[in-house]
Parts: sequence; C-alpha cells; structure tokens
Amino acid sequence: MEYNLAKQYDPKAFEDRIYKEWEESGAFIAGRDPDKRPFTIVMPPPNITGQLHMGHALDQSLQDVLIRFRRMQGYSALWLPGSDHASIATEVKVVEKLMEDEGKTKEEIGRDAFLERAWAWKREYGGRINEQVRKLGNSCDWSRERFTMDEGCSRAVAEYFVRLYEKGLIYRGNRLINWCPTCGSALSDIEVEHEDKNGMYWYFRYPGADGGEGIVVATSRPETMFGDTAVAVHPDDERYRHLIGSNVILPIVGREIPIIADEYPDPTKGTGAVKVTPAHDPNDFEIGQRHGLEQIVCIDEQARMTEAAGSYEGMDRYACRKAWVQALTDGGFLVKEENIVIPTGECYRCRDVIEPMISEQWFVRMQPLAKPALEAAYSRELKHVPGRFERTYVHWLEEIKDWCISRQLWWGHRIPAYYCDDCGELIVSTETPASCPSCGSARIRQDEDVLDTWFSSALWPFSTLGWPDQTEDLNYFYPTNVLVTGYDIIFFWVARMVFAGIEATGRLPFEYVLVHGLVRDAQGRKMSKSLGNGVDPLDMIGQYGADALRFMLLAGTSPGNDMRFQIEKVESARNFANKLWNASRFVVMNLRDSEGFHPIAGEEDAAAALRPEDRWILSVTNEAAADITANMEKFEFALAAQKVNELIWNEYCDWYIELVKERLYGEDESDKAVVRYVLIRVLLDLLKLLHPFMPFITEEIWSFLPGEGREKQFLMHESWPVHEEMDAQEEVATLELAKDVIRAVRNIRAEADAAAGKKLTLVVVTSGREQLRIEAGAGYIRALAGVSDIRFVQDRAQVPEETMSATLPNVELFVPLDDLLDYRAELERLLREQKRLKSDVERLQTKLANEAFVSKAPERVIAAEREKLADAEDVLARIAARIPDIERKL
RNA sequence: GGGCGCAUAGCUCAGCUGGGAGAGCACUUGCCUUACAAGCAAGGGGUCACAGGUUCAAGCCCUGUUGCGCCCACCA
Repeated sequence: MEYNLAKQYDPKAFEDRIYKEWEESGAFIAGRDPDKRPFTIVMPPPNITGQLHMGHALDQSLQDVLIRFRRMQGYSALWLPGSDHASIATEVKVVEKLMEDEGKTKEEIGRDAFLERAWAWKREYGGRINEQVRKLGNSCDWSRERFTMDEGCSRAVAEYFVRLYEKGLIYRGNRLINWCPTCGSALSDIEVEHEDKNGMYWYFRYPGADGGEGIVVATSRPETMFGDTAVAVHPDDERYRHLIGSNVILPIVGREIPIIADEYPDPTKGTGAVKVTPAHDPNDFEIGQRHGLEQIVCIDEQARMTEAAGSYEGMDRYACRKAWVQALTDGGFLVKEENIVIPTGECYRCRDVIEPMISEQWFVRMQPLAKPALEAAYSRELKHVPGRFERTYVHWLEEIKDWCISRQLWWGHRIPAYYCDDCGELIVSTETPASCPSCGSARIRQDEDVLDTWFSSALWPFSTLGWPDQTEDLNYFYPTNVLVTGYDIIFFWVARMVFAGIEATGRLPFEYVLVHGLVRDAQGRKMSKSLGNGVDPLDMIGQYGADALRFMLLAGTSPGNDMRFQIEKVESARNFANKLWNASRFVVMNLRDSEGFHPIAGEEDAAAALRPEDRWILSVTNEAAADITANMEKFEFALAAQKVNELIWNEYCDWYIELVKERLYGEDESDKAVVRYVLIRVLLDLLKLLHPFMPFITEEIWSFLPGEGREKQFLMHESWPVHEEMDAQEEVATLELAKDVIRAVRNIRAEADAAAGKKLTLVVVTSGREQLRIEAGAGYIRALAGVSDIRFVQDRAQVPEETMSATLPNVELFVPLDDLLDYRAELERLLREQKRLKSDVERLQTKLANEAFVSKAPERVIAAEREKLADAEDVLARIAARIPDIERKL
C-alpha cells in the first residue's frame, strides 16, 4: 500500500474510483434528519436525447459547489437529479430510427407500437447523459433520480391538469396557434423564435366590385390571399373613408370581399389598407372576431395549399407564392414590389417557418396564475441573482398570453381528457372513465394529444418529491432553496415552475434563482452543432481531469455573464491542481515514512510552541476562510475560487512551506512535531475550502492524511472551516515585513546578477518596531534571501561603501556586493524609485494641503493619507541621500 | 419599437457600499534549489471606450455619445 501520493498528479488514476466509492457508500444520499436544516436543489433535468455539453458542465458545477458547501456546513443537502422526456426531440429521434431500421413511419406502426419503440429507445440511450454527469463529480442523490415520464411524475401531471381544469384555468378552444408544419404540432409562443429575414412586399390592386379602381394592399404573404375575407382600413383615414362598406374583388379568385373599418390598420404604413386573412394571421384573426368575418383556411397542416386555393391546391406554400405572384403580375394586378426585412417566426427545434393556423387546442389561462408569481417577485420573496434578471421575469409574466399546451405528438403525457363517442361529453379525469357519466356509454376515447414538455417540467421541484402526496420527502425538502439555470430558460422553465408551485403547493418552489450565462467558444461565439465549435466536456475531463474543468468554469464566470472557453484556462486550473498535489506530497513525505506517522504535536502542546510563521499562516488561513465563506453565501464562486487559489499557492506553498523547511530538516524533534501539526491543520482547512470546487483531488489527498484514531469519513462530509477569533497582528506584521525584505534582497540579487548560491551580507538601518520585527524575522530572511549575516547599524555612516540598497518605510537595506556591484544598475533603479515616489509625495501633499479635503473627508481617510505621505517622504529622503554616493562611484 | 448587458495590461477577465489600478495567460531575465519545469525567483506593460456633470475625491455615481452583443414585441 502506498503511503504517499504518486509523483505525478494524474486525475485519471483516482477520479472514477473516488466517484464510485462515494456513490456506492451512499455518500450522496440525503437523510431527513430532524436535527439538520434541509438544503435542496433540483437539477434541471437534461434531455434523454442530449449529450453532455459545456452548458451542463457549468450549470451543474455551480449546483455541486452549492450542495457540497452547504453539506459541509451541516445542512442535509439534497441534490435531486433526473432527466426529461423531451417530447419533440425524442419523438424525432425515434421516428428517424424507425425509418432507418424498418423504413416505416410512425403512422404505419401505430401509436402503441411507436410508444413501445420510444420506451425501448429511452431504456437504451436515456441513461447515457447521466453517466456523463457522473464524470463531473456531481454529488447528486441518485437514489432519488427521477424521470419526467415515470409513474410519480406522470401522476402529478394528470393531477395538476385536472385541478387546473376544474378551477377553470385550463380550457379547450379553437384559436389561432403557432403551427410547425415539419413537427406537425402546435407550439407555444415561446417555442417560436423571431428572426428578421430579407423578404419582399408586393402591392396588389383589389379592383372594386362596382368597377371602380378598388384599393391597393401590401403583403409579404400573397399565398394567403385565398383566405382573405375583407380589407381593413382605419376609420379616420380620409383616403378610404368613402370606400368603407363597399366591396372589392379578390384578383383572379373573383370572390367579393368587403372593405371594413377597424382601428388596427396604421394609415402611415404601407398603403394604409390591410388584407384580412383571419385563418392565417394573429392580427387578422382578431379583426375577424370583431367583425364576424368568415375564416377560410387556405394552407393545411403540411403547409400545402388547400382547395380554397383552387388550381393551386396541393402545392407547397412557397411554390404557390411564386406561381401566384406571377399570375397576378401577368393579370396586371401587381402595383409594385419592394425588398424589405420581415420578422419571421421559426420553430425553435427544426427552424421551419411557423404557420399561424386556426386549430382546436388546450390552453392554460395565464392571468390568474401569473398574478401571484409576479407578486412573489415584487415582494422579493423570490430573489433573482443577479437582480437584473427579475426584470426579464416580470416583463414576461406581465405580458403573458394564454399557454397552448397540447401537442400533436405521441411521446409525452397524454392529455387526461376523454370524449364520449355517443353523446360527445368531455370528461377530464386522472382515471380513465369506464363509462360516460352523462349517457352511460362505454364508448370512450382519450384525447389524442400529449402535453407540452414544459408542462411537466413546471412541476419538477415537487413532483419529484412525491406531490400530490404529502410524502416525508416533500415535507422535509420542499420548498427547495436555489434554482440554478441559464438565462435562456427563465421563461420556459423558471416562471412556469413558480406559478405551478404556488398553484399546486401554495408555496414558492424555491427562494433564489441563480442565473448564469452561456459558455462560448474562444472567439465569443455561441457553441453550436452547425458551427462545430463545441468543446466536449468529456474530452476536457480526459485530458485535464474533472477538477480542472470544474475549477476553470467556476473561477471564470461571474453571475449572469457569459464566459469564453479557452483551453489555456483549463490548463491553468490543472496546473493549480498539480501544485496542490505536490505541496500535499511534500507534507505527507514529512509526516511519515513506510513505518508510519512521525510524532505530531497535540493541539495544546502545539499552541504553546507556535512560532510567528505558524501563527501567521493560521491567521491568514483563518481570515481567508471567512472571506471565502462570505463569497460562497453571496453566490460569488469565482471570487471564492480565486481566493482559495491564492491562499494555497501564494501563502501556503510559496511562503509557509518554504519558511518551515529548515525546521523540518533540523534536529529539534519536538519542534518538528509542531510544524507537522501546523502543516496538517492548515492543509485540512485548505482541502475543505477547495473541496466544493475540486472534489476529487481534495478527497484523494485527504485519504493520505492521518485520521483521528477511528475510521475516517469522507472529506465531503467533514465540516466547513469556521472563522475563529485570533489575535496574531504582530506575527502577521513581522511576516509581512520579512517578506518585503526578502523580496527586496532578491531584487537586488537579480539586478546585480549575483550568483545564485552566493551568500550575502545584509546591513539594516532601522529602529523601533521595525527593528524588532526584522530581528524576529531574521531567520526567514537568512533562509529565503540567501543572506548569511544580518547586521543592524544606527546610521548610514556605519554602512560600508560598496553596496546596493533598497528602502522600505523606516527601513534601509544595504547589501555589500564586493566586486559584483553594478553601480549603474543601482543608480538607474534608484532614479526610477525616486521618480515614482516624488509623484506620490506631490500628489499626497496637494491632497493634504487642500482645505476642502481636510475639512470634509472622514478622519480615518485623512489619517491614512498622512501616514502614506510620511512613509513616502521617509523613503524618498533616504533614496535622495543615497543617490550622490552612487554617482560619485561612477 | 421597447428592455438589458459589455467596453479596464497583447489575450481572458476581477475590481464588493466612491478614498493610492489587480489576477491568470502571454512577454523579458535568471534558475533542472532533494514537493512541483504543469515549477521557482525577479521584472516590463494600462489617458479604466468618448464627452460632460456630481464630489474634497470617480474605473466605480448621474447625463449624453460611439461600438459590440443579447432578450422581448402581432407592424400588413
């Protein structure tokens, strides 16, 4: 059995193993502990058709950080994972596979057989994504994994549907909806994406039925002309007032339609006259409603022309457009045409152009549901992080229209509505009725449609915990605490969960909405399949480890903002992991040998024997822990991550370990035991602080550290470091001054190009507390600056002639460099320093001479400025005195 | 037509409630020092997009301008 860490940091050697140990031991399972407070996150369920992408990696890393942090803080932390049935996406996949395997369409095999195939597909591929999720190290509770179409979630969906129906919040209606001809289904408003495209306006003359010149209308969609049932003008439009009430003739078609007055047309736009096609345009639909116009459907569900288009029947809508424009042009009806940008609605999935159509669908009445969801935001009971996303949420809900929830698909939750074949009665029920309650007929058939996928997603925070039953899980873990998601699905999901949660459970489903941005490519472009610029998280994990990927994502993003993915950033994160790995290897190496652990001082013994550097690192770690905790609580993970990085690399590795090497290599066994105590104690805190970000490497290192005489639990279950009151001001001041001196001497060494191994003598002119501190830190200076001898002298007269110098407040350092001395370099450096200090002094003097500043600025600030000035003047004076000496040597 | 975000070192980005411009990468120089060259040490580099304003004091607050990006919206 190895007792020390491997020479090389190799995440592949332990990441999978550790994940297995965690999962198999039940480490992720959240208990309903009455003595703990719950902390719950439901994972946005990835689509079963999906592949893990960087968006998931970011989204889930954020959640895992939160969950691991709270778990260590003592909460009973539940992160509930699952997957989404993704109605359209899955149906398309299964349809494709069916065609590929058997050359059949879904209609050919029928609904039941198709659903069997779909479930088989789900069983085979649906788990893939969550295998990938495990690679990230996510500590989700797989024992509670759910699927939006599993029995419990399906029951919740039916129950919720029935409740809304019974309250009159769901209704069935014939209305104008968004129809995707390719998907063959209705879509909700947010599933339609708007894009401006280059298009054409055609101006056509509709001749008067009385033989008059009629009226000219503009349209970008001439093929809908077959569905025109009026031409509308504004009642105040002088140009057309005389025509209101008269008829015009649809060119070529020959049908007479009226000119009507309506508020809708804008006289300043186009010709001011609008052709009205109630069956194929949302505005026209409403005009039609107001005026009782006939609805003529001229385009069918496959986007082909209907018999209303006469000889064009069966023709594709765009082919018809072309032919029809030609026909109208030939007929002399075209007045003019112009190129123009037109807003186009596209299906969010297949990009086909949406066809507005009249269709009988199911809708959710939104006004009553949106109201409490809005109030939750107004009152800040629901908190968005960052706050600006609240505006997005509120704006959407304030403007919301009824939600079309039925989809003409088979894969999904079938609508729990039934029709009696004999009397036409509509029955909405969670159970399949045996007979019609109205006429007793047993000839009952269920509605053919399924529900919008987002209908079930809306219930996710509570359907997964057992709702509608009042299960123990629901009582303990609901409401959840934080919902983490990208800003792109605030509408699709967040807002709907809020109103569904309020409606179904009477409570907000979560308190915080943590919104993050997108992971873009190195050039800032959205990662997409078509561009082929996506980076596979699994590749990154393979190359650099999951910890590096997570750290890069977490350290590189600020709340709500997009980030760019750059391989160099992952490398940096990996390098950081490597640094920690090696530092830990050093610690373990000094902790034990193959025989076992060397003596380690007990807490009390150690406390009595701590040296300044020990108290310094303990204090620095302690302060950092408070800082990191505060940022974690504010969801500022990048700041927290950067702080841990700095603490580990700059303080622990670069200074503390270097400072104690001499002691470790020395002979004083009891002091060594003290050093070991501090090394471990601090390393433990570092591992804990880093654990939410880099769970694998920290867990692995932890396993090499001594337990406390009993079976060690996992690091992931250890408690989060708590800030302790600790007075180490003097030690901190001593160490910080020692570091400054060491840096100054190293600088001199570099400037003078002194040989690396050459031991230097350091002459210090100082007094007072600085002298005491430098005396206290003399050992550090000797060890880390390559100084063999430190001499304190009272004034500069006692300083040897041949020296280079450095100056700190109330401290002058001189290094006699014998023949290595480079006076020119020394002079240049001094002049540079002098210049910098002069401008500092001037600025500070001006500031302090300013009556307004001295009288108005707070005392604290003035005192600080005075001190800065005094320090700067002190250093400046010393440098000024030194310059002539050097000049004389040249 | 509304709303929002971003413009800080060559690159990617921090900069919290206004009080002397920061990190990582890249670059320069010197080091294979018995944890680590995926490293150590020392350095160079910024008119904080522009113009006004508030203030003793502005990268930070206010107004406007420019550039890039995003979201929402039924303009024929």
